[in-house]
Formats: sequence, C-alpha cells, structure tokens
Amino acid sequence: MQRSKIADILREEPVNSEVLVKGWVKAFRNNQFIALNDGSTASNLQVVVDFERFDAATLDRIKFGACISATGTLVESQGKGQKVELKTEVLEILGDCNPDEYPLQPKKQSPEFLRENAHLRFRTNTFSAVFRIRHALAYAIHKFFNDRGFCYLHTPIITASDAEGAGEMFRVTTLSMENPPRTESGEINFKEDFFGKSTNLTVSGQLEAELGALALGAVYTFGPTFRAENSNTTRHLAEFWMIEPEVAFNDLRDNMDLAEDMLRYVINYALEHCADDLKILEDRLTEEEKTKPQDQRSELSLTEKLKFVSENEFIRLTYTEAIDILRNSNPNKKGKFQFPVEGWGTDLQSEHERYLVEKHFKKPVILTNYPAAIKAFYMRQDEPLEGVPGPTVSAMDILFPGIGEIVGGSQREERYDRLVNRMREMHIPEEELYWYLDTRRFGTCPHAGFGLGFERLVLFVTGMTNIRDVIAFPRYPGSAEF
RNA sequence: GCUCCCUUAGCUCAGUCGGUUAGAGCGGCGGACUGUUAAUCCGUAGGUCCAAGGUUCAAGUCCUUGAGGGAGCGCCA
Repeated sequence: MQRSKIADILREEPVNSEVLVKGWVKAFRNNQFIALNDGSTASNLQVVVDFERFDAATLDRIKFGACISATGTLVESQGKGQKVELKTEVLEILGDCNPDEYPLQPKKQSPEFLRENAHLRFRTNTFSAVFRIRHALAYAIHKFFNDRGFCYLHTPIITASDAEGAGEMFRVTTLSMENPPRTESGEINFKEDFFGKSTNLTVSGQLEAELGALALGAVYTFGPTFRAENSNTTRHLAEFWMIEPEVAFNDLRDNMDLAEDMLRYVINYALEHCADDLKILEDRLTEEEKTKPQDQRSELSLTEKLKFVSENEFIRLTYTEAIDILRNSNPNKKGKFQFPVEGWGTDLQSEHERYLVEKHFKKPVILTNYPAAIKAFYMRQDEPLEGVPGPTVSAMDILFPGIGEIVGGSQREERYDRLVNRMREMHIPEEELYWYLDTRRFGTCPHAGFGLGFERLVLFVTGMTNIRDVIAFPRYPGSAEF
C-alpha cells in the first residue's frame, strides 16, 4: 500500500478509504490519540488507537518524537478540533525515541537551545514552518524571474578576484599550511597553489552577472556567498545566500521598480501559499510580544505586517533628503542619537536608518543617490545635482523595519573612462579586472542590478529575530557546527 | 573588533540584604482515567548552582580570570 502524505489527506479528506501514513509523534493523549506529523504540512493528523486492541508494549513505545507507521480507515472525527481522523488497524513503530535522552520536548523551547540542537530543530513546529517558508520563498524568486524572462546564471563560488570590494574573504588553498612554498623573496608562492594563483570564496557574483547581462539581457544569480567579516549581529552570517539580478538597459528607476516588484511578489506568494505556517509563526510572535513592555510591542501582527508591505508603495528618497529629515528630527535635536547627524557625506548609522523606516515613514524606504565617497567603484556617477554638496552615485538601498538593509544595488558605471578613473582613485587593480572593463570597451550599455540577502528576506517573512534561525546550519564567527 | 547582559534539575525559570535543609512549572518514572486537543488527576525520583581562584565565621548570591550563550554597535546583504 502506498503511503499518503498528511497534507494530501487533510486537503482531500478521502473519508472511508484505507490509508497508510508515516510520521513522527507530536503528542499521545489519553492512551488513544496520536498527533502525527510527517512534515508535509504544519497540521497533524489525529491517529486514533483502540488501546484494548493493541498490546501495552507497543503502546508504551508511542513517545513524543517516535517514528511510526499507521494503516487504517479515514473517518469523520468523532471529537472536536479536527474534521477527519485515522481509525487505526495496523500500527508499527519505525523508530523509538527515548524521552530520557531526546533533547526536544512538547513545550516551548528557547531559540538558543534549539540552535545548539540544529540537527533536531526541524522537528519543532516553529522551525519546520520556517524551512517550508524558506523553500516557498526560494521557489517564488525563481518563478518571479523565470516568468519575466530572466536567465538563471550560476556564477563561480571560487574566485581569484579579490577586488570585489565587499569585505574580508575566505582563502581557498591546497598548499601546506605548515610549510608553504615560498618565492625567492620569502612570500608564499601561490603559483604553486591549485589554481596557479591566490583564490578565495566569492563575496558576490555581481561582476560576473554583469558579463552575462550584457549578452543575455536579464540574468540573476541565486547562490551561496561568503564573508569572513567578524560580524556578531542578528542579521549577518559568514555563509549566506544572495540573489543578484542584473539587467541590461535598466536605469536606477527600473532597478528600484524591479526590486520592489520582486519583494512584493514573493511576500504575496508566501501569504497565498504558506498560510498554515505563517499562522504558527504569527502566534509565536504574538506570544513573544506579550513578554515585552507595552511601548515596545508591535502594533501589527505578522500577516498584517506582510500585507502592509505588499500593499503599500515603498518610500523613495535621496540620501540628501534623508539627511535633511534626520537633521531636523526630534531625536537629533534632543541629542537622542548616539551618532548625531551633522553633515552631508557620512554614512548613515543603523539608528538613523531605523528612525526613517520604523518611526518617520513607518514603511519600507528606498534611499538613492548616495555620496560617491562611501559607495563602491562600479556604481554609476551622477551628474552634479542641484543643492547637493558633493558627487553622488546612482545607488539604492532598500531598508526594511527590523532588518535594515535588505537590498543594496545600483545602476552600474557603463562609461569606460569614468569607470577607470574611479578604479584608479579607489586603488582597484585594473589588470585583474580586465575582463570586467572589456564589457565597457566592447558594446557597453547602461545596466543596473542589486543584491538581495535571502536570509534577511526569510527573517522578515517569518518574523524570526535572529538570522541564525532561518538557515539550517548557520555559519558565523566561532561556529561551523553540523 | 568594541560595549552591556546571562549561565541554578532533562527544558523554562524563581531564589530577598551573603545566613542554616536549593524551589516551581513542564518533562521523566509509577499509578488512575479513557473522545483527548501541549489531555487531566494522584504519587515519585531528579542538583559539580558554567569552571578555576579569591574575600568571609558563612558564597547560588560579593570580587578576579576563563569558557559558553545572548543583545547592541561597527562591517554589510
């Protein structure tokens, strides 16, 4: 007999038919009622056993976490709380679960404890919901881009370029660490390394994506990304997944439209397809809010928050306008900011971004046209703008409540001379990036793209608070367990 | 990398001003009940108070150092 998935049974409710289910015991009540979950849905199937028909030794092995198989007739439930239930005829214990040793329990356990037991945390309601939603969001992203004619490009994970300028990198080498080959001047000789040069794990697929975009028109990457920064926050990982679309002939405005459409699309996708899982996370969040002081509680529930983002236009304003708002803001005048907003030209601190998003506008904000001095070499240089004190670039950052920067992107500098000048100013080695510069020498065109931190998106949609809880096995400073 | 906080039973946490025998709920185990919804009721076992050192007549409680964890900041997605 073929196994049925609990998701299918609960959807189709094939009453009076014979079904076989397999799954893990979530609760065994009254020596009669097993709440069975097989991961196909957040909901459990009620498996009813007549304890007089089964031997006590078998019933004794039905513990929280045990894996069982049950065959029987699906009937309308005689109790309240569920529509259908399984009247069990055959029961088999597939895997025992000794409650004395099993770390998980049928009660609320802290995210920190579960993180230390990340190999088992999929089995909790919260984490199974998080990972089903994570899957749905990944699928929605592929669907969004596919439906719009984008080409999914796999950019390399090992790179010889250390000029990407996005932070510290992890070295990839097969050289002996104890006794590496040396050059005559005593430096490590990477000519003898596996690739014949020094290599690292990628910090971004953007530069390669640009190469693709300038032929395929519209491409996106979706792959792992590595940053060896010693970042200890709730929104940084050393290994994370990033989506990087890159589109020929797009300007900054097109770029913002694309990012905004994509975020709305995937959030709506989750609202439409993950209602059960979102309910679990919403209830969890509501409980958590109750423990906070009244003034720190969120006014919106999780789904309300998601709907709010999907139904409202993002606020778009320039860096210069943002500085004006911040300079005249109450917290700045009253000296409440740890970093007072003084002049034009310095980067915004996260307290400033949070003020704009969470207090001033109360919706997602896209900041554009940042000072050139604080942004990357490849961003397109703006023509001097009236009332703006210094040179700016066509950059855009999308800021979300609670998360901060979820997207960072720009229109790219497509003009060869401008790009080379900028690289020289910022000491980016031209020789190493000859292939990047070639796109500007041969048939260059305006184009734009951005990077979306996938885990930050999952963080927002699930309402979790620590990014380490939305990736299965997080990597961060001091931790590469599992 | 910087700042602050935490570490007590399997889990979540309480433990007053340093004071005598270390507390609860959940979970476990034993029993009762048998249409339950994290079932309920009765009983019961369970402790290197993170580690080392120090102060003190006396340390879970105070001090120092270390380990592990969390939050914030910086770096960014």
